[in-house]
Amino acid sequence: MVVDDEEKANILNTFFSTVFTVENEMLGEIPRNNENPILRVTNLTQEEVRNRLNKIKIDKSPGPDGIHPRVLRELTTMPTHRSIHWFRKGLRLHDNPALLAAMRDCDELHPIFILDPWFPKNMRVSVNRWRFLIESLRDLDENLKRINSRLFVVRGKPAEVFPQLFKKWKVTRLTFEVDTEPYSRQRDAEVEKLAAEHNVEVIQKVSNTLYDADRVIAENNGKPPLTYVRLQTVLSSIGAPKRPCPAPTDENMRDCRTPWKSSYEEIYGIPTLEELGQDPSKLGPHLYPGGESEALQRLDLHMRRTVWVCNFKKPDTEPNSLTPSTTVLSPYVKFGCLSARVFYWRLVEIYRGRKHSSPPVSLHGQLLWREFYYTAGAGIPNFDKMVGNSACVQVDWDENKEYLEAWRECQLMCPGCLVMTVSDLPQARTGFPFIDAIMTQLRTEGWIHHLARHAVACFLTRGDLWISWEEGQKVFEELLLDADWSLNAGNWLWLSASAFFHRFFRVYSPVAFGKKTDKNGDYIKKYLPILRKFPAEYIYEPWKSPRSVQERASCIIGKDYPKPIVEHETVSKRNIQRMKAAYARRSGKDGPQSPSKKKGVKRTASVAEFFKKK
DNA sequence: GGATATGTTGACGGC
DNA sequence: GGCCGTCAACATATC
Repeated sequence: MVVDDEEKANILNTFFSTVFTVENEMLGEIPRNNENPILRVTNLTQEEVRNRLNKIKIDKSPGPDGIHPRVLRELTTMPTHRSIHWFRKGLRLHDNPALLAAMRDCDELHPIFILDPWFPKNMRVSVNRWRFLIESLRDLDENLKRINSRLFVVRGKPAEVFPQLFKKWKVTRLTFEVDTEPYSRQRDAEVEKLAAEHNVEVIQKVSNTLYDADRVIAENNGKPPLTYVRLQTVLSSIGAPKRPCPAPTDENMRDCRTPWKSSYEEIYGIPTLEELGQDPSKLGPHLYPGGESEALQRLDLHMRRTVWVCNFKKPDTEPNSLTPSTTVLSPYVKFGCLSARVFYWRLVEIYRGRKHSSPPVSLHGQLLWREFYYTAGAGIPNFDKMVGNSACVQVDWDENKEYLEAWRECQLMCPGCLVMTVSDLPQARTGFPFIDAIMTQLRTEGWIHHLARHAVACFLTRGDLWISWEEGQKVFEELLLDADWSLNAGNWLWLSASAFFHRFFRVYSPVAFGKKTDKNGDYIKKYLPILRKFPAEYIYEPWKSPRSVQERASCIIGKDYPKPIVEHETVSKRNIQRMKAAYARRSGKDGPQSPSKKKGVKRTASVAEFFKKK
């Protein structure tokens, strides 16, 4: 729609003289939809109209004939912006409100991604996940090309990079998606300050999660919900998640250009694994290519299975199927290649008019678990640590390097490691085939089923090895393609019965649990070929097999494959008692359930009384 | 403020 | 194969 300035003025005049009674009260009356003449004609959002009107401090009385010349001028003059949209997570064009905000009234757009040295310094990232990131960036660049733009990959610390870019590109506006992780918050606050110093407007939009985590916390009296049911109650008071916004098209870029020169490929190109100091020969099989395009295809593929989607119950899916029994959309959601809101509303469409499963076990339920942990991570200080974490039971975990290595290191002869020689590989392992197979799949493929994560996490912590969940957290952080700070910490807290989940006497058996869905042990044989000749009877407990069976299987336990490092029946019983003691200490003298809490209650009561008396 | 219901997904034995 | 009770007994939310 092309509207010239005169026509624009006429439309606005009509609107103001009939509806608009001056004063800021009228802003609340501006309808949000496209039928609103102000929004339609000016191409501004309600928020932007509000900002502009606030800026000029319009006076109370309308001019002659109900015309407000200053208002008109302010709203019809299209300021031109030079925007940076900063991609961090949210590596996508669809449902990216901050990117759309960057494009509004913009004549020069620089979409950037920053290779921030903080990450490799402070976070372990496997070569598999680097590959996923690179592919996602490459796909993002391709998708930007389609709308006549490009991705600039900038190398350096954000706080040092931005002042240079602001000057170099004469930037007036910076947009990005809200991120609630501790480092992100600190980094973004710093960048916001720098932007202010350079007169750069900052626009932040919530689009990583279904809901604004800070709002959820506020609605729950300033505390993140500690149970799923509580979260659901709070969310139902807020209402359904916002609908996703459409991907920008070349129409959005009509009056806007991205200045790209061929020489920029050198400076701002997509990095290679080598540039990132990664060894491509260590890559596992290429099962889950990164990127928005792949994410949307994968979503389509799974959402076509209407019956499967409607019947989906997470606990009924198999941790040890030979191909994933769930969608494996998690890496795509983690990097923001797929919008959680798009996923959510797609499910709404499929569920409509059909009988379907419900949270917490349904696919909607899975997205809500993500909200649960994001909210907890946003609202609980030291969420990824035991000490200083108010939600976390303080447990006297052991330090046991030998056990930890046995759990975390790669099994010999794993499919992704066949090129390596025995001496290249750490030789430690737990001796429980189910546990070792899962850890092998994790290390080589970068994804394991949620219940498989339960099995190995319980084994490392409260079940068998009595090693701190923080150690497991580090290993998952490195190896999982979908490693997401809040979800990783939250799930480790859960599995170790340190927070959210407290029935610590329910322990996963490293033998029995896998048998339920894979009697023959095909999963074990796939990831631990050394055990492939064992009969089903002994595949979960090869150490119990007679010598003759081991010889026939060409695998002597204790020589070719280790004996179990612990006796599960013994240590799990002992560990339950240790957990019991840790919980007793918590409710005894130094936990939140203790006298200090009682004091808090009293204090609240006295404050209430104080106000009553007044 | 004490009692009660509930909590995504345990293992095991018996029917 | 599915359902049930037992094992031993946790925290949180709600009334």
